[in-house]
Amino acid sequence: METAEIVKIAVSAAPYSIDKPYDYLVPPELAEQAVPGVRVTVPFGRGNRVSEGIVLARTRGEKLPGLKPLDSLLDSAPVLDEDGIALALWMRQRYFCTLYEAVKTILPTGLWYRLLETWRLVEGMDKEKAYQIAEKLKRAPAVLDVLFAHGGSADLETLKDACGEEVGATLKALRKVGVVVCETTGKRKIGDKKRRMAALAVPPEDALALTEARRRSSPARYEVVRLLAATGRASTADICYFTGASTRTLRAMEQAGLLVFSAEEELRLSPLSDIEPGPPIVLSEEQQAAFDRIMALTETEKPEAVLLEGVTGSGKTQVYLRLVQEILNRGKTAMVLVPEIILTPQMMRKFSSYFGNDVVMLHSSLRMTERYDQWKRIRRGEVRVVLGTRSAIFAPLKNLGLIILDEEQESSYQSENPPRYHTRDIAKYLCGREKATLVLGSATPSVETAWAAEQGTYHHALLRQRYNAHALPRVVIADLRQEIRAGNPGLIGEDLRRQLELNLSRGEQSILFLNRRGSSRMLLCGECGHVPECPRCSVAMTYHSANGRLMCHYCGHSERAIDDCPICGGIMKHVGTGTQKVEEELRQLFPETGILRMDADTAASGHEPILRRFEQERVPILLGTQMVAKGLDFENVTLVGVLAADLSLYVDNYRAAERTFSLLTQVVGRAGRGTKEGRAVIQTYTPENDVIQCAARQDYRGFYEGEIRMRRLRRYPPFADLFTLTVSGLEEGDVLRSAARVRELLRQLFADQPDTEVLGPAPAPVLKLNNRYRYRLTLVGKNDKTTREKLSWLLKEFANDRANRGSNLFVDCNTME
DNA sequence: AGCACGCCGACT
DNA sequence: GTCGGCGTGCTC
Repeated sequence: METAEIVKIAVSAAPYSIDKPYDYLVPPELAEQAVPGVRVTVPFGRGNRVSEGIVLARTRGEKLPGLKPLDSLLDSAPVLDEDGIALALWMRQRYFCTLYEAVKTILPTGLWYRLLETWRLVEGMDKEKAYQIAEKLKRAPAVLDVLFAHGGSADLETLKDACGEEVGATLKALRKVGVVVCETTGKRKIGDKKRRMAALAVPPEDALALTEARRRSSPARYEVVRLLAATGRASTADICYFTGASTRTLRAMEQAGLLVFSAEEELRLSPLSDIEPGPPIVLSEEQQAAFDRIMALTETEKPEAVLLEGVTGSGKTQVYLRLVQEILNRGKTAMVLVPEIILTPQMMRKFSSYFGNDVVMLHSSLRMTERYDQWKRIRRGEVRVVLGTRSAIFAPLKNLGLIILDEEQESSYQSENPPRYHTRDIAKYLCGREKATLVLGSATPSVETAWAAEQGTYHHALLRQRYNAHALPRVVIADLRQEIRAGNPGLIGEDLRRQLELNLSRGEQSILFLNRRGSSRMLLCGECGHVPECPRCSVAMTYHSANGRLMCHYCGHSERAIDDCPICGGIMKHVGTGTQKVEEELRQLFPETGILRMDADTAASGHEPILRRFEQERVPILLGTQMVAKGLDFENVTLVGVLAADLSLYVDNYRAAERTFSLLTQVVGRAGRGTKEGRAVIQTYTPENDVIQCAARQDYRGFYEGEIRMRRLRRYPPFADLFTLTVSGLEEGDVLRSAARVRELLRQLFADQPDTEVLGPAPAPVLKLNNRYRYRLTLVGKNDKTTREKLSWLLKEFANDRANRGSNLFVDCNTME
């Protein structure tokens, strides 16, 4: 048996249904560098189209005739180590994605490659001959025209622009008859930045002697040598700057054997701002107890997760800082993850002041170059603390001792594009692997986390006292139904208007919060606040104007929309209000008053300018969506108004109550952060609703007790896992038929598990997205190995069934949205 | 998914 | 006769 060097490759061109390690031969010239973790290009499929891949393993094996050799290497050194590959494998089975998709998710975007096809004329082919052969092929002469216009070679993009999308077929035909060839090269999103360095090629004394003698004719040379004799090595840019020499001079000196050039990597990092080292951290008794508790865990053989539950203002950040300090003292590294909106400058400043150069901030406003260069620093072990948002979880920190997830209930921890990983899951995996401690911090934990803490799956540390010992704001729940009865259909009710007037007269500021998300197409009784719910899912139904029906987006239940309330006979109204409309109403009520608006529309220009104006110019009213609810901390804000608390309560998602409670609690906490007392007005159509009542009291326990009871009853997480199977496609009929087949398969697959339940198909919350119709099924079960394997099989079966051509299927579990 | 091969019908 | 439609099967 003849043997050869063989590598197992995860190929990017392989879709999920055929994703597996593919064997390739290692050509002798690549033998050195084709090691696990290195990305490569390989020929794949019958047409041998070039695809990206990553080496998973290397073996010596039988040289089977079918094996193809590797094309080329994309990396000179591994971009993932063994642990990184193991993580990708774990993500693959957990999120139903291909291995290469997982790899791409783990790597920073700056490291991604784009494959570029360059088409050119075959060597030695002349123009006439090319046209002669091309004449027989349809559209080929036109393609040749374009090729010649570009000097005989052009990349696929250019050709497509000039000749249309179908140019690919013509090019292949031309290749077949030997007129053109194709070369594929990998292009990185960004490159490594190099700086040209110069050093003396001869001993300094000799160089000085040589140049001093000719100082008169070439003074610049002498200056350069003097500089380098003193510094040893310097960048060419610096040398030119300090000596006035030109790059030409330097090149001449190199040729004369005086200088040697070398390339040195340069990191593109934003300069550290001057921040004073923080004073020693003093913890309150309660904070110290939590800190001790968590530190004790880090000592154990198998550290577990701990929920750090602390009301707003209880000083969780102080505990985080101490924990990180202590972990560093023990020679380990730490990760601190924050949701997008929370990463305020305050938090960054605090961490810089305590950890200086040891900490790296990875957030969304970082330039890709800096993000990538920071990644390099982390990988080299130059960094001991990473503070960042969702994707920072993939920072290649070694020797990890601690991961902190702040505000762990936030939905921004889940990726919005596939693979839709949840940062908490990845963190758990990493902590398990590294025997590190996981701290989940929150004022309003997700119900799953609170349940795990209650069951003893997680440890539990509690911070009850508000650090600055401020009283909670005085909260008024205002009944919007009264307003409608009183003939005021607007969104600023009597209570809120009076409070606003009071604040205006006192020169104090107010924040108004409109939770617009999910406000679309819901039906609500203007008299009694009744919202039609699905009889089997306990979620609000969505109004479909196309057929005038109400539908449940979980199970697909549908019923005719009614005009009159079935409870009180009042008139049902459609709800959906934007901030612009509220702004108009405010301007009518308070014509002379400055109003700032902050929402998705104004987000483009950035929030910071708006917030700065609000703080510095003391604009009386700030109106906004989600983003005003979180983390804002202004002395002079004494009033917070929630315009319609129900809007987020009745979205068709089982997390609606949890999200609403969390939002209301946070937004109410915005009032009275300074010395003055804070007030809050929560406007609602359903003042008796438990979630709203609990939020007004800042009563997490009360909310949790009610919610966990409901979850148990309805078999929602944590009592079951909800898998969402989404079928999408261009033709609605095809999608529905495919969805029906999925349902049938699910029924067969889980027939042996009576504890699972299949719901749907139902239209996705946004039925048509990017021209594709989407229907979804829900599987209520347990996210265990068996279930995942069954679903993985189903995904492959679906893709292999020709009846499903044109349709697509993907699976998510316990999604936040 | 993306591609080539092969088997049919509609044409120069 | 040949071009090109789509159905079928495979991807180291």
